Amino acid sequence: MARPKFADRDFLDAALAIAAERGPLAATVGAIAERLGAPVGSFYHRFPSRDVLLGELWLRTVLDFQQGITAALDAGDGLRAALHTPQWVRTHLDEARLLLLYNRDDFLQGGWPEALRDGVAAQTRHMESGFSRFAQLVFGRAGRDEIRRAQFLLAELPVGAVRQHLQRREMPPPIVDELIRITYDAVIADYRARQKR
Amino acid sequence: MARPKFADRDFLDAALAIAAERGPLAATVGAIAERLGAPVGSFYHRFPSRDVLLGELWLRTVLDFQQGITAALDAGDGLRAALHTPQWVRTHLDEARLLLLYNRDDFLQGGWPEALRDGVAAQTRHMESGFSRFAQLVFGRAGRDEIRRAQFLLAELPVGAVRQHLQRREMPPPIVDELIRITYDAVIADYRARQKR
DNA sequence: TATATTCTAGAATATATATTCTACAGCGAC
DNA sequence: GTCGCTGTAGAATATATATTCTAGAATATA
Repeated sequence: MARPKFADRDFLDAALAIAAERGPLAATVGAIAERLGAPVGSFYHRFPSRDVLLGELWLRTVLDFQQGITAALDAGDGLRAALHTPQWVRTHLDEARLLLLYNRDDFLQGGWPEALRDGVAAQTRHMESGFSRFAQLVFGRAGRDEIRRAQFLLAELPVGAVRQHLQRREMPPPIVDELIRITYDAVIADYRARQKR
Repeated sequence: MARPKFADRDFLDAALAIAAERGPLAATVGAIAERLGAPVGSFYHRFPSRDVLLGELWLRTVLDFQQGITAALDAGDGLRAALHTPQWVRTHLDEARLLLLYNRDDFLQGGWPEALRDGVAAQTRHMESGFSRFAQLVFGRAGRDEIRRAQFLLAELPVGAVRQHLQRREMPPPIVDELIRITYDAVIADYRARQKR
């Protein structure tokens, strides 16, 4: 062995900080290395390419994010799952900017590196199963319509409500949770009313 | 005079097509010129820089988009204003991808070119006044809370509900309008109920 | 201690892209 | 018809960035 001055983690963190500050495009290999005081050689000693680094960063972030939603679903608490987004954003501003302000593939130069394909596919499946579970939980059924509503309540709504605050790098105010709650109740009530007819 | 083979418009359209297809990053000067069969010299004969072209493209698109919302507000129809987004998206898939899938400054290399600053500022003001007008219209008041709700109903909600379809390059299905309607009614009803207390 | 291994270090290279430059062609004004 | 303007045409240039390469240092293990 030799004397590692930097860990994989350090590069990921540096990249996160830069991406959160100036966008994923600014997270160049040079910028990352410079921020860390490391030579680019050390970067390439750990990561085969910039895309792999950014891909890993995205994966690690999304997994952390989803954990809270999964936990809420495990506990059978749909509303908590929907409110997890503003909660998580408040404690993970940088990560949230990376995850919620940019499209999944937008920071990859090329496509997803082979090495990460499986991880991304697993993540996608996990997310989809989350929607199904949510639909089953609050609607008692997971058909096309129920899943579409689940996507709305669990993802589109909370992310939408939080975006403008992320853009301004500020913590989402309580009104955000309030709006999510109101909408959550309304969509479920509407579904049930529709069932009766 | 000479014989213009290309118009400003042609470059803007070519850039739009490329950006909608492969993202704004792919809209390089080379790619735009190639798609048009024009030499890059002609590009720079018309636009001082790539940023100016992309900025103008964004402005022209957002103005077109906002027009419908403004019209609905003029007619005193708040719901129509909220539903304008899915409507417009259906008839302007490419433009919508450009406008709603990326952040305003994300395709500009540098900041906004001096020449466009005023236009962007005016656009921002116009958007803010739209929120105020909406708040006044449906809440009868345009305080902090009312404006925040207006932003939610007019922008975050519709854009959020439409995003996944844009990503898949497909037209938003009717359920999208349905979800917007449900939420619209619920948020307004909640506001009124809160007033009573 | 000798040696292989793991890293640091940063220069060299390749490539993509924006931007500039030079040459020339059509067309109206004179 | 010639001059000058507006554009076309595309080669040349500059720069940013990813990636590779060469050198050498530190440590574990034999």
